[in-house]
Amino acid sequence: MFSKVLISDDLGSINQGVISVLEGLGIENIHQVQYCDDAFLKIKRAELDAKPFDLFITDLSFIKDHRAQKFESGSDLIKALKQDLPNLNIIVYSVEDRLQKVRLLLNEYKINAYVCKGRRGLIELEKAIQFVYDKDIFLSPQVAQALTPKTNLEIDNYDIQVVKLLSTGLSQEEISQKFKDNNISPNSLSTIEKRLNKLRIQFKANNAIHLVAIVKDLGLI
Amino acid sequence: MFSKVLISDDLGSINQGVISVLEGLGIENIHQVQYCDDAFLKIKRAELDAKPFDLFITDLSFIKDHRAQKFESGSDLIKALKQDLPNLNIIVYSVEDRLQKVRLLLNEYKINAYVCKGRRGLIELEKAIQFVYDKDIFLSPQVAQALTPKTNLEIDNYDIQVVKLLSTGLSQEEISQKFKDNNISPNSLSTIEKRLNKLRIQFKANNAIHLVAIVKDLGLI
DNA sequence: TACCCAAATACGGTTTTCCGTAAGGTATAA
DNA sequence: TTATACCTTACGGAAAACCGTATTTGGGTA
Repeated sequence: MFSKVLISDDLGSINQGVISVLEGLGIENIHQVQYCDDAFLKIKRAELDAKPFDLFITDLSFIKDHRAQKFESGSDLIKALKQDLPNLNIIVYSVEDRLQKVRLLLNEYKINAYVCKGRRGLIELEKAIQFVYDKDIFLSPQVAQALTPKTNLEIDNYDIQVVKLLSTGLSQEEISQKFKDNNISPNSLSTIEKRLNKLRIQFKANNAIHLVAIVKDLGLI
Repeated sequence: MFSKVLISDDLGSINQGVISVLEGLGIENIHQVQYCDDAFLKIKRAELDAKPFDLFITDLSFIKDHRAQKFESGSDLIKALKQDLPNLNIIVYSVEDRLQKVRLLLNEYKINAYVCKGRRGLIELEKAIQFVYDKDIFLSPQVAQALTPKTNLEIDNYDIQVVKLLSTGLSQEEISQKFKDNNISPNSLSTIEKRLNKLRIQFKANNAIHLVAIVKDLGLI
């Protein structure tokens, strides 16, 4: 297990919870800070002292106060850290659950885990630590889809509905009209076309007929 | 089983085969003729004598010879007989297999069975006799479709093939080309269109997509 | 507030489908 | 033989689908 860990969160109570998790894992050398700049300095110093941290757990948002900071957010800090220390293990522990954000941290900054604060936050954090230690990437369930490069590649109920109506003999124009009548949005002919085009690509169908045949075989309609 | 049967065929050898079938069925009172006019006279006479035939088996085509005939074909004879004796059971035993002919005899002249001469002719004839005795109509397999009023309403393998190719994403133009490459005829784009149009009407489909969906649901492709 | 991004919408051009009509060819019927 | 019916093929116009691009809109962010 990791031996030297740094925790960075502006709220002390949260740090405390994280510390208890680490202790539960048998980690004794635990440090904590409440400012990004402090985290940066501590990590650099440890590096210079040849006693580096092997795990860094950090929040993303830090409330501004009287102290002027060089790094205003966890993201900025991570960006800087990864340039100097690409091998440092980093776990983000944040309330933020927007996929774009997670994807950015994951793909550009190469963080090792992203845990969402929440009811199950500490449980997931423990699991994340275990994962990272095993060289795996961990994501909380609510942001797990961030791993798939393009979320919009998924087929939703709207897509299914369009294909289903198509298979009952309605033209794309008629489907558009039906959606307008039933206050279903989006409903423009253009959007119907776009959706079907997306589905054709996904299912490698040559045309709408082929698409319906494939989707029927898959039992989706 | 029938008790008194008349057989009419210009070829004696064929009559002999039919007789053996009748005998196999336990029928003893068997009469045969080789001219239509003779058949007509025999039947009328038996009627007058109050010893009527209860089954008449006849060919359709009779070779002309020196004897002048009132009835030149089995069809003419049947037409005349059914006017006088609507209840007489008639089985046609002929090489002819054109559906229009069979349909005419069936619908207009109300014959009870139509058996095609062929390798399995006598076997089918025996079955036909049994059917007619049970008040059922019998048709040899190769003319069985004559019962359905419109033959062109049927879907054949060609139709299935077109719809199947359509469901795999080929355009009508591509299907036409594929047929040309594989020497399958007909293969013009126009014919493909016509066929699909016919199928759309039959299956009450609004368009090609709808057609494919319906045919897939029916399990035809 | 202003800005940004992504989704929704609009639009124009090309291809394919849809549909009616007509010409050619073949086999049956009169 | 001619006439007739049916099938195949060809053609042309209208409708729908297909495809790229541009504009608008609405929700979230700085």
